[in-house]
Order: sequence, then structure tokens, then C-alpha cells
Amino acid sequence: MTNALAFAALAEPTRQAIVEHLGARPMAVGELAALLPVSRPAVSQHLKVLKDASLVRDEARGTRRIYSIDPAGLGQIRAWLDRFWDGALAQYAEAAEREEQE
Amino acid sequence: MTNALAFAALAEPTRQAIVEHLGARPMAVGELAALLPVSRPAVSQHLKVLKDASLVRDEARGTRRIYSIDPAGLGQIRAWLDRFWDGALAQYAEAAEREEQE
DNA sequence: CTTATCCGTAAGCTTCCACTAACCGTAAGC
DNA sequence: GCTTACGGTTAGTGGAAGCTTACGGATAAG
Repeated sequence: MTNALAFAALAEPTRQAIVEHLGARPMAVGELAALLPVSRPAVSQHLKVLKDASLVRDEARGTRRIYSIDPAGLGQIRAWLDRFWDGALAQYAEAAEREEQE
Repeated sequence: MTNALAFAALAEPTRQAIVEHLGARPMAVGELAALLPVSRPAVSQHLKVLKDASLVRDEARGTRRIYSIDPAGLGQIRAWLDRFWDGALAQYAEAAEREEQE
């Protein structure tokens, strides 16, 4: 269950906002901090969490570090959800059928 | 961004375990508590959070309440992830191409 | 070499969350 | 009606997470 990190990372609203901004285009840390209502160190800490969850990648660009979305983390979450997607729909159909018989 | 509830709900390892168990088959509260290393009230609280996030459904069955997966919450998360899925892959391809030119 | 910019890290504080224990309500069985 | 089983709710507590301030490291420019 390695995706626990990814879900925990996306639980924070600030980190969700970071992912949304990086989804539009790659950005530097200070650039992200300017768009968010928190300080730059806070953004840096959030990026560390997102990086540990394989949700973002970083690339050194002079003194700046450009962050971008990492498809790996998103893929893990998608795979986990798909494990229950079919089963949940089957249970749903079964429950509906059972109600129809009564 | 209503999926904030869903992500926050799945951030907890215990709640993830509950979803996994319910993914196998619908269960009652006491049945879940027996499979988890926490007390029954804790399971009840977790189920309330999962229910508010539209991740589980409950059905009264005599004195027992049967909980099962609700596809609604999973669908919201899938939709949110898909918003970045294509874009992330495009950024990935673009970065690879840029490296190739250098 | 010095300065400036950009970023990560450590310490401290505050706030929130998960857990247990105790209680109350409800449905089934005698 | 009484008892038992099953669950939801509340109060209280311990621990974890996020934020800011201050500091240190690395790179580019003068």
C-alpha cells in the first residue's frame, strides 16, 4: 500500500493547489509561493512531501528549482481506485437487483 | 473542489483499510472493527467521515448497519486526477524532447 | 572576492485529528 | 415488559501536521 503517501499528500488543500498550478505549467518555488497564501518555506515543505509521494519532479535550473507534475504518483492512485471501481459497480447493481425482487 | 473531503478521508491508513475491506464485500460495523486494530467507536467515526465524503453507503439491516462502497466518491477522485493526467504526460514528453535537443 | 538571489532546513508554536472510555438510543428475542 | 446485542455520540487526551521566523548553502553577477 505505497499509495498511502500519495493520498496523505493530496489531503492538504494547499498541496492540492500546488498540484493544480503545476498542472497548468512547471513553476519555480518562489513563483508558487507568490500564488499561494503561505510563505515560501511552507511551499518548500509541501513540495518535499509531494516529491516523497512521487507526485512532483524537480529540476535544477541555475539557482532556481523548477517543479513539475510526476505522472508516477497519479498513476498509482488511479490503479488503486480501479481495483474497487468494477467491484463497487457490481455491488451497486447487485443491491439494485435485490431491491427489485422485494 | 468538493473532492477535498474524499482525499482527506483516504489520507488515513485506517480508513484506507476500511475501504479495502468493503471493496471485497459489504460489512457491518462490528465486523469491520474485528478486522482492524482499533475499537468499534473509532470505526464508527471513520465511517462517518467516509460517508460524508460519499465514499461509502450504509443500509439499516435490523439492529445492524451494512456498509458498502459508494462509487460516487471514487468517481470524483478519478475525474480530478484525469484533469492532470493528459497534461502531465504532455509535459513529460516535452521535457524529454527538450533534453534531446541539447 | 563580494554581493545578491533563490532555495532548503531547524526550531518553536499552535492547531487539528485519531483514539479510548462512558453513555444513550434502537431493534430483536424471551 | 425485560434483557441482550448492535451502533452512534460525546468528552477528554496524546500525538502529529502545518505555519512562521531565522539561519545556512549554492549559484550567478558585478
